[in-house]
Amino acid sequence: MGIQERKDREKAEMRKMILDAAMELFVQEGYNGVSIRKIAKKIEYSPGSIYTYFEDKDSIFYALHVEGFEILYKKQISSQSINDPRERLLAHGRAYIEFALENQEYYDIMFIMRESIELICRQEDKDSTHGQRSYELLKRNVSECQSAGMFKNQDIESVAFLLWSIVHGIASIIIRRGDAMKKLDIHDNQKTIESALDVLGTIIK
Amino acid sequence: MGIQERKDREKAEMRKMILDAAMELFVQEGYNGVSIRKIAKKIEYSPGSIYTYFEDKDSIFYALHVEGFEILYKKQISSQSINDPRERLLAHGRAYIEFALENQEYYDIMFIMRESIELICRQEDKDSTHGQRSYELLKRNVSECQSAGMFKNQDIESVAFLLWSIVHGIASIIIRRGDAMKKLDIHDNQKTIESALDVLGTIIK
DNA sequence: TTAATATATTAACAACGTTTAATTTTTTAA
DNA sequence: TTAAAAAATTAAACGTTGTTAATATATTAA
Repeated sequence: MGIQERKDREKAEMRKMILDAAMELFVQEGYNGVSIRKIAKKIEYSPGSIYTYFEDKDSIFYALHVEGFEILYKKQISSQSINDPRERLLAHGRAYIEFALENQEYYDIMFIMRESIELICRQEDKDSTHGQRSYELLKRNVSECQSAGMFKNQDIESVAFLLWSIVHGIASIIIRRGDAMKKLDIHDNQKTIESALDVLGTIIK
Repeated sequence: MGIQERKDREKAEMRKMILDAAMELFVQEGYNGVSIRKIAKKIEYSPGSIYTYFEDKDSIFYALHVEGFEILYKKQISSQSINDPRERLLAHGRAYIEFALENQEYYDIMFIMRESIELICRQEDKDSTHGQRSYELLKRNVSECQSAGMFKNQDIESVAFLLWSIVHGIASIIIRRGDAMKKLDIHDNQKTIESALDVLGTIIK
């Protein structure tokens, strides 16, 4: 059995090499910069070898997308030690935005890019959504806020969706239009986020 | 002068043909489905001809992006006949989301897609942002809401950015993850938007 | 060692964006 | 109307791309 284990380990290592190379190229040169051939050159294998480990190029992005959701979920979990429901919910949102800005490339693949999301929809018919866990966590937080007297006369689904929209909106605008924002008199992203979250904090009652 | 005018008209018509073909392919087959060669075939010209009218493929997407901002701005303007500042601001947001969902492909090119936005940043160094007008309108609305007693102790920039984030978040989640949303118990998009805007309405004081 | 299996490579395919030179079409001037 | 100039169009080529089928090379089990 030792042999099989070693082979599995090697296979996993090779997959990781491919994913790391893909992410590096993606960060450096964008989606178009990621080609099977460039990945192959980077890891010093022939292009054909990649296909022993991944079905196609999209599958590589899908694997990165799964990695991203793993990171996000861990980050969100670790932000949930706060007792007060309102503060916990705000920390949850803050963790989401923090993840997005600290891992812009992952966030891009997970929530913005067209190419990867088309594949996600295909894949997600088979197994369950990787983002589902995170969304369940959000709904639980909203529910517990409601138990504490917030969001009166509103259903959990709507509030959760709105809150997700808000943090996704903030994150994706900064990721995609960060440069253009200076034109709109938005100069300090970090400060802008803080202010936006402040405003959000005062309006959420 | 008649000749020059006719030539300009013909040039514009050809450009429009190219853009229409590009948009049609984009709607049908996504970004990868839009190739210079396919556009050329659709309008029954050789691939090389396209380059008489557009510098490169990205320029075609940039032109579509400009078209989109034109449509958005007109839609937003026509939503501004309401007197009450708060209602006017909400109508402004509603118009934004409506535009996004009725013109998902334009919205994609304008605010979500990586490829076009990279070019936008390049181009926008030269002339002024096409989205700037729309954003100015938003800020004016926020400002007038503030004059009417809303958004106390908050600066206009932060509120405007947050509001933009919210409507962009709602729109882009639905456009990109519309399919996946059923997994999250979000079944009726229109109803979801209405609820989210309702929540927003009660939250904005 | 040998047969079977898994992995790696090479070479090829069709499609891509773009550029060049050649060619056709249109416009201008005589 | 005709010759020269300009503009528009084309075909052909270059270097990419994702992917695959045939081939070669290791690795494993007998």
